[in-house]
Amino acid sequence: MEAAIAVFGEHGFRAATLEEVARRAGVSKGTVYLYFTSKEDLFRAMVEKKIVPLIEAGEASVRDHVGTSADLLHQLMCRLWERIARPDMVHLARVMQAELNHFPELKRLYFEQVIQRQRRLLRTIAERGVAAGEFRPEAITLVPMMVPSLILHLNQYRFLFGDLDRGLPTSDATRELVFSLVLDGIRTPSRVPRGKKG
Amino acid sequence: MEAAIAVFGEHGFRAATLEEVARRAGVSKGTVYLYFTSKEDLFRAMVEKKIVPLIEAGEASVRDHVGTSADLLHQLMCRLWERIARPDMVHLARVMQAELNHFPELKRLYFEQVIQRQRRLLRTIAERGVAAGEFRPEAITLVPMMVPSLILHLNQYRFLFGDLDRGLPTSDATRELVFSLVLDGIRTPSRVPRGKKG
Amino acid sequence: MEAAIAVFGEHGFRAATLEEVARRAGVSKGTVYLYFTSKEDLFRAMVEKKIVPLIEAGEASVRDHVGTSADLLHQLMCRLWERIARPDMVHLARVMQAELNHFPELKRLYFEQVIQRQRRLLRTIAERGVAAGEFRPEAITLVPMMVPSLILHLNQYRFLFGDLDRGLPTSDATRELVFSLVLDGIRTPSRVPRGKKG
Amino acid sequence: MEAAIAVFGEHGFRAATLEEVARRAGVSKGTVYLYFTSKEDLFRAMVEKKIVPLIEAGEASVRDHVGTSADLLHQLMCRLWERIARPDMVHLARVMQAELNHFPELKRLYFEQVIQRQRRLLRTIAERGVAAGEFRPEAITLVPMMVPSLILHLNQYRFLFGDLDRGLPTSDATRELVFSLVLDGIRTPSRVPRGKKG
DNA sequence: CATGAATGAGGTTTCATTCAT
DNA sequence: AATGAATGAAACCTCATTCAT
Repeated sequence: MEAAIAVFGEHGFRAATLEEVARRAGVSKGTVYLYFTSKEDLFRAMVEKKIVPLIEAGEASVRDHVGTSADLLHQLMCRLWERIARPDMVHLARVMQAELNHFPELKRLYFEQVIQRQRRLLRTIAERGVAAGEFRPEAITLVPMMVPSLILHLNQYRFLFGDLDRGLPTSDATRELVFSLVLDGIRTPSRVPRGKKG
Repeated sequence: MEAAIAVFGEHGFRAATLEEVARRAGVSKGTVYLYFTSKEDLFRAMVEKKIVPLIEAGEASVRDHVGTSADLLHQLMCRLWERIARPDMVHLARVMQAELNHFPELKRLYFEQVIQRQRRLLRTIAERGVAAGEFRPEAITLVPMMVPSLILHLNQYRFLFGDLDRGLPTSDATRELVFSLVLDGIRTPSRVPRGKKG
Repeated sequence: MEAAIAVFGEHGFRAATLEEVARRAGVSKGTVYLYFTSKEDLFRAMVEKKIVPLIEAGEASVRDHVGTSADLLHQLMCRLWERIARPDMVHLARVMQAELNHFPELKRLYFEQVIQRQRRLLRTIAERGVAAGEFRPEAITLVPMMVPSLILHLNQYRFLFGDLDRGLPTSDATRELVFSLVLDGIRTPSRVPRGKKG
Repeated sequence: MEAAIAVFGEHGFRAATLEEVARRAGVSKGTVYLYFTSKEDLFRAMVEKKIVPLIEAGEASVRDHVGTSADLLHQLMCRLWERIARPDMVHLARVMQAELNHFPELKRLYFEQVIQRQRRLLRTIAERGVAAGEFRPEAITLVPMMVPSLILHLNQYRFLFGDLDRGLPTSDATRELVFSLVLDGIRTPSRVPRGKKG
C-alpha cells in the first residue's frame, strides 16, 4: 500500500493526488482514509517508513572495527552511498528538502534520528582516526559536515541533470572521487612525498 | 512586482497561490495576468530573472588574473558563496531542485547557462593551476564537481536545519573549511612538511 | 442529470454556467465533472443525446409504403414537424446554429447523421413520386432543400416571435400550409383545373 | 469603428470580447466606453445600425410598379436575397436568433421595424396579385410567411454547411428555385398545361 | 478625446475529504 | 473492511468596466 510512495517522490507533496496514490496501490480513494487521517498524515507515515531503516542502519560496526580508520570511513561511505544512490531515496531527499519546513515534527524527527546520528557516527570515526594519528584534528569538523553534503548533493545532481550532462563519471567513480578528496583533506601528512604514492 | 518571488521561494510552485503573489506585490490578481500569461509563465520569468545575473557574473576576471591559482580559486569561491548564501537564492535553489523536472526548457537553460558555465570556469582555474604545477591533475575533475556541490548543499543545510543544529559554524567559517578541504585535495605536495604551513 | 439540457437551450453554450446546470440537476458543481471532463464535453454529450434519436427515426417506413407519394410525403412531414415543434428541439436547433462552427466534429456528425439522412429520405420519396408520374422532376431538388428549411425556420420563428406576432396560424395550420405549398410546387399538372380541387 | 461588428458575428454576443472589438477597430478598450455605456449597449447599437438600412429599404417601389405582380415579387425577392446573402448579414441573423430573447426592446424593434414591414410589403404584393387575378387568395397568407423563412434559412444553411455539402446549388440558382416554388404555389392555374411552359 | 493599466466578480476546474452502502 | 459517488472550498484564469493621466 505504502509502496505508492513513488507518487510523492515523483510529484512532490502538493502535486501528488490521493487519487493516483490509491490507484497505484490498487485500492479506492476512500480506503486510504481508513489508514491515514489526511494527506499530511500519509506523507508523514511515508517519510517515517523510509526514515526508520536509515535510523536503524547499524552503528555497531564502528565500535568493533579492526583496520585503519580510513578503511572504516571508506566502508561507511560506501554503505551510505549505496543507500542514497537509489531513485526512491533521491526523490525522497528532494521532496523532503522541499517540504520539511512545513512539517516541524517531521523535520525534528529527521534531524535528530537521521542527520545527527549520521554525523555522530562520522565524528566517531574521525575521532578514532585522529586518536590513532591517522587523521588531522580538522577531520572531526570536516568529515561530518562534508561527507553527507557531498553524498547527497552529487546524487541529486546525477538524477536531475544526468540526462543533460554528457561525460558524467559513473556513480561508483564519483563515490571514489569523493572519498579520495575527503581523505586527502584529513590525513596526516606522510613523510613520503605524495608523487610516489600512486 | 517580481519582488513577489518570495512566494515561490517559500511555498514552491504548486503551493504558491497567485492570490498571495498579487497581494504581496500590492496589486490585484488580475493584474498579474497583464504581465504573465499564466502561473507557469510567472515562474519561468522569475527563475530567469534570478538566473540572468548568475549568467552574467563575469568570467573575465579569470583571464587576466595575477597571483597563484589557489588565490584565484579562493576568490571565485568567495564570490559564489556570497551570491548563494542569501535567503532568496537558497530558496530558489530548493524550488528549482523540486520543480525543474517539470520545466524542461527552464532546466536546459539553467544547466547550460549556469551550471555548465560555472563548471567551465572552475575547470579553467584548475587547468591553469595544473599547468603552473600548483595543482595535481585530479583538480581538473575534482574542482568543477565538488565545489558547486558543497557550496550549494551546505547553504541549503544551513537554511533548513540552522534552527535545530546548535554548534553550526558561521557561514564564513564553513566557506573557509570548504576551501581548505578542496585545496588539500588538489594541491601538489610541497617539500615542506604540512605542519609548518598554517 | 442530462435533463439539465435546458440550461444550454436557454442560454447557449457560453452563457450557460455549470453552476446552474448542477443546481438544476440537483447535484453539486464537482459532481458534473465525475461524468463529463469539461463543459465542452457536457455540451457534446448533450447534443449527441438529442441527436441520436433523430438519427434513429426510422427510414424503414418509406420502403414499404403503400399509397400515393404525396401521402407518404405528408406523413413524413408530419412526423418531422412533430419532432421539431417542441421547445427543447427548437432551443437545440437555435444553439446548434449558434455554436456548431466551434465544434467541427459535432458539426460533421450532425450533418452526416441528421441532415444528410433526412435529405436522402426526402429525396427517395421525391424520386418515387417522380417515377410514379405523381411529381415533376424538379421535386428531386426542391423537396430535400425546401422542406427541412421551412419546417425548421417556421418553428424557430414561432418560438422567437410567437409572443409578438398576433394572428400567427396554429402550428398545425402552418404545417399544412407548408405541405400544400410544397405539393403545389412539385405535383404534375392535372387536367382538372385547380379551381375544382379544394 | 462599428465596423468591428464582425466580432459579434463571428463569436456571438457572449464569446465576443471588447478587447477584440477594440483591437479591430484600431482603438483602445477604454475608447469603446466613450461611445457605448456597456457591451450590451454596443450590441444594441450594432444591431440597430444594421437594421436601419433594412427598414429603409424602399417600400416605395411597390406602389408605382408596372408589370405583373409575379415580376414585382421576383424583383423584391432578388433584392431581399441580395441583402441577406452576405456574410455579415447571415452572421447577424444567426446572432440575433441566439440572443434576441435577452434583449426585449431590441426584439420588439426588430420585429416591428423589420419583420412586420417586410411581411406587410410582401402581403401588399400578394394582395395586388390576387386582385389582378394573377395569384390565388392563399398567396396573401403564404407569401409573407414562406418567403422570408426560405430566404433566411437557406442562406444560413449555406454558410453553416456549405463546406460539407458538396453539390449545393449556387446562391442564385437556389434563389430561383425558391421563387419558382413560391410562384407555383400561388399562381392561378392557367389554361395552358404546364408542360408547355418551360 | 484617447489611453491602457488596474480591478474584481464570476466562471471553469481540481481534489482532499466524507459517507451511505 | 472497502468502496466510489458526492461534495465544496479553493485555485487558476477571463474580461467587462473604471479611471488617472
